[in-house]
Order: sequence, then C-alpha cells, then structure tokens
Amino acid sequence: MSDSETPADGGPRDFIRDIIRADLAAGRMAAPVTRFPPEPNGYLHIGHAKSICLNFGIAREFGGRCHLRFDDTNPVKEEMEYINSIQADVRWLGFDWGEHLYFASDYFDRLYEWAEHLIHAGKAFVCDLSAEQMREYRGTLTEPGRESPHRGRSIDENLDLFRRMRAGEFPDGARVLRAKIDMASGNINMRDPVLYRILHARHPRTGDAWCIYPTYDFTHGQSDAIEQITHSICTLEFEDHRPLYDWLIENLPVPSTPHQYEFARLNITYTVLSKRRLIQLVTEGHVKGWDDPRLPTLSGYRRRGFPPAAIREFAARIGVSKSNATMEVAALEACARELLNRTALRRMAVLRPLKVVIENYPAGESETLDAVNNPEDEAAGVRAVPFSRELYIEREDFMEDPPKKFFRLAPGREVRLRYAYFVTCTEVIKDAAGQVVELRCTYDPATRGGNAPDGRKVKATLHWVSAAHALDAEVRLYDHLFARPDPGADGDVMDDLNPDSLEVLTGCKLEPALADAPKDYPVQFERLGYFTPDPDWTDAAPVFNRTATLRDAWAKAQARG
RNA sequence: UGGGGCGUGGCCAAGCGGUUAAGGCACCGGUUUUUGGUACCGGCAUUCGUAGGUUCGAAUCCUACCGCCCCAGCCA
Repeated sequence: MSDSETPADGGPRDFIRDIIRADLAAGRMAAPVTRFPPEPNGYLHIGHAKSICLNFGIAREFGGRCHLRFDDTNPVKEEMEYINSIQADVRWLGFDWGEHLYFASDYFDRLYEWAEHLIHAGKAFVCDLSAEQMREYRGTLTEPGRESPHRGRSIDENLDLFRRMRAGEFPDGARVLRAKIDMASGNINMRDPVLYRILHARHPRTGDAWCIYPTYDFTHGQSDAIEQITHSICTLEFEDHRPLYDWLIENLPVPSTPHQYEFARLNITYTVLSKRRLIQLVTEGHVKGWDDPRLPTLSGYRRRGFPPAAIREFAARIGVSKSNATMEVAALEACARELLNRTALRRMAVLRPLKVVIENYPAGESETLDAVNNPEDEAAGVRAVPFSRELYIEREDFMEDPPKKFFRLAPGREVRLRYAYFVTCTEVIKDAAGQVVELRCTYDPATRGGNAPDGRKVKATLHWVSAAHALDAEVRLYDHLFARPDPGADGDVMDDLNPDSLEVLTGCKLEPALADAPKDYPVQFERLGYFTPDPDWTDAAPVFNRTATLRDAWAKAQARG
C-alpha cells in the first residue's frame, strides 16, 4: 500500500468517503466513528436504510465503528415500541452496533450541566416570551429579528430561573432557555435558538425524572462529542444547522470535536417517505399496519419478501450525493429480482385456474415427474411433481381466438406443460354465459419430461398443477401504493392512493411441494414472479405475498399495443 | 428581498484542466433457452442548466444569468 492509499480503496466512492480518506491521510483520526441516530417516533423506512448502509458501511470499510443512538429528546412523540422495532430492523438489514447502543437521554445530566455552563459564560438566557411572541421576534427570512426583552438578564437570575424550570415550578411553554447568538443572522437557526423547553411528559426511558428537555440542536452535536464521533452524517435539511452545531461544540467543554456532513435524502417514485405520511397511512387505516407489504418500511419489505441484501445492494447502487434525487422504484425491484433469481426455489402455482382434462390420460391414475428446483443453482436439486388427467393452467395462458403474437394454448394448438408433456387443445367448453370453463386436450406420451423424440418444437411452455394434488391458497398481489410517480405533487397525497394496490386472490392452486415450504423462504412461481409466505399463513390456508413480478416481455408488448 | 444547497442521457451517478464523457436502472434491438424469465451480444449524451471569459486545451477555473430544493417548531 503506497502512502496515497487508505483502507477501502476498492470500496464504494462518494464525496463523504472521499472526505474520510482525506482525513485519514492527513492523520486527523485513526479510524472513522459514525452513528445512526433515529428518533424513536416511527418505524424505519428505506430512506433510513440509505443512512444505515452509509454509516455502518463506512465503519466496516475503514475499520472504524458505528453507534446506534436513539435521539430521544421529545417524550411526547417517542415510544418503546419504536425503540424495539428500530433495533430489530437494523439487525435485519444486516448491521451490528456491538456494544455501542446509546440514548441521547443517557446524556441528560451532562447536557444540563453544559446548559448551566453556557449561562455562566453569558451565552444563554431564560426567555419568557410565548411561542407566538417568539415567532414575531424572530423576524422573517428577509428581515432580521429583534432581541428578546429578557436577553439582558443577569447570570444569577438566569441560573435561578433555569433551575426552577428544572424543578418543575413552571408550566409547559412558560419559559425556555435560549442561546445568545445573533438575532440579525441571515441563518435563522442562529437567531438565539431554543436550547431547553419545559415538557411535563413521561419519557419512555427516563420516566418522570425530567420536566425540561433539550432540543435537537442542543443534543445532537454534544452527543456526537461524548461518543467521540468523527463524522456526523445527516441529511441536507440540517445543512443550515451546521453553524449552530459548530457554535455549541466551540463554546462548550466537550471531549471531542466532531464534524457534520450532509447528503441528499432518498426519494422513490410512486412512494412516500416522510414519517408524517407513513404514520398517517397507518393510523388512518389506508394500510394494515407498519409492516404492510405496500409500505416502504423495512418491516414492510421484510413481510413482502425483499431480501435485506437487495436493499443493501440498492443503497450501494444509488450512491451518495448532495443533489435532490428521486429513484425509480424499478431500480429497487431490479435489485430484488437479481438476488431472488439466484436464490429462490422454483415452484409451480396457478393463480387464476382454468381446468384442463387430458382425454387420453387414464382416469384415476397419476405419475410423478422431476422438476428442477433452481436452474441457476444445480445444488438445489430436483423435486417430484404429480401429473394426472385433470389439471389447472393459468386462464391467461389460453385464448380462443389468439392474436398472431400469442404463443400459448389455443384451439388445435400444441404447447408444452413444463417438465411434463406436450398437449394439444381439442375442445373448448363454455358455460351458459359463454365463459370458457374447461379445456379438453390430448397429450403425447412420447414427450414425457417435455421433449419430443421426433424433434418437433412448440412455441410455449406453460406452468400447471395437478387438480387432485393441488393445495388451495390465498395469494396477495401488490402494486404501487400510489397511483402516480409523484404522489401529492398537485394536491393531497392521500388523493393519489392507488385503489388497486392490493389484490387478494383465493382458490389459487399450488403444487404439493409448497405445503412444507419454510415459512420465510422466498420462492419463484414459474413464469409469474417471486413470492414469500405471509405470517397469516395457517396449515389450513397457505398465504403468499408477491414480492415482485418477473420481467414480462409479453405483457410489455401487449401494453405497447 | 435574507441565509444555505443543487443543476452531467428517461431515472440515479462517476468525473477534481488533456480519457472515445465510467457504471447501474429503464428503454430498443439480436443470440441462447423446457420460465415470452435468466444469461450473453449490440444500440442508447459530438455533449455536461444558459451565456460569456481564461487557456494550446474546460463538464472540470472565472463572471453573469436561469432553474430547482431547504430554512421563519418550545419537531427531528
């Protein structure tokens, strides 16, 4: 390794990793220390996954470490349920914080001391202005603010008032502690920002120990300093806060000097990624819960059958930059398909069954045929699939009057039943309403396994399930939760909900090998897509979720017309 | 009208004064194929928001302009 090289030279490149390489080369630290700092007020979503992969990824690549730190400074919004789900989701994603699990609330004592330190230094004061008054005094984006009438209080008076705030002598909102910086700053965050507010609320971890709580700004940088974080990576909207972050680090006797860097948050088409919106979708019942497979939450992706490695791969592909970016969902789905193609066992399932009777196959008899479990992985082996006189095929694999490009079954046409036989449609049976209810076919016994000894070819191979051996199942098909790529772009986001985002199919026919599929194992239903068992599964009623469809050239051609 | 950012193909994104302007997704062909899947091959920016300037040479440097995003919570 030459001296211009640093660890992880072969790894991902982005402007943050470049900064770390430069810092390492300059000897500013031995190894980077990062942190993922969620507020426990909701479930983690794929936007968080981008940050998790960045922070934990950097630690892994450069031989540093990454802390999991809960930013729990607002007890009115935070809950234990979220603290637990967040840890489970980070682990599921594949990352480990080791011993480094922290809570900003663990630092409340030190934060309080630092607040008094600022008061002693004449750099903070207790302000009695109401929230509305403070808004007036703050000025606007283009006009400077005015100084609070309480800004000139003596150090002793400030100390006394602040201690009484802590002692619970005042009601919520009566007073706040503010930094004394610059009411004329163009950066509104520097106009004497609030450091502490009175909140008589029970905290999920500290209980009733406190009735004043530090704000995000007064907590984050100092927590970073306490934990010796070297690179505090956050999203773009905090860029404006960096001067305040630095001001606090400079004016407090903190044990280290962390620096903040900002990157663009993730956006995805047909998706909404704001906590506020996700909470609304859940609480208003537009989805079934935080783990609804239509949600971009990590628990939603898990239930839908997305492998965590697919999400990591997605994070790696999208990169890290400072430009506002909206990824197409297709890119995420491509990551899932790529991984699942290599790993998912192939099975046959008929979602919308059409009965087929093989007229020249003996009634009451059956046989077993070998089917490959995964053509991408020979070690996955083969399984036995039963075949008999009565079968089901997919309704859309038959057309009575097919257009020229339709290769599947039609009257008089021969196709292959995968791993079984060539069959020819001899008769179409309809009900009184004219609906096709059954097909009569003949099979060629010489084509057993799917090849014709005389070398003749067929243009299509269909999946099928033997009627007598089939398992009935429920299959849930998911589509984008929102009907337009940019939900809410003109109007209420909720108006853009896709009414067809969930389609529940019952009476689906599965090949018997699916009965003992491990409950969390992804499978590919041949020619249809990737599916995974849902927790609602019971032995009496198997339930599968569709993770992703297969690419479908035929569907694409049809859509094109 | 203040402050902070960002503008490279449909969507991301490399590029850091001299390369034919990486790569992925998407799209369009074609080959293989017992999944209209996969894999493989090929195509897809004479141009980097615009206009000037510096330079032998600019996506990269300078100037001006244009467009987009964020900030006026005692949320994070």
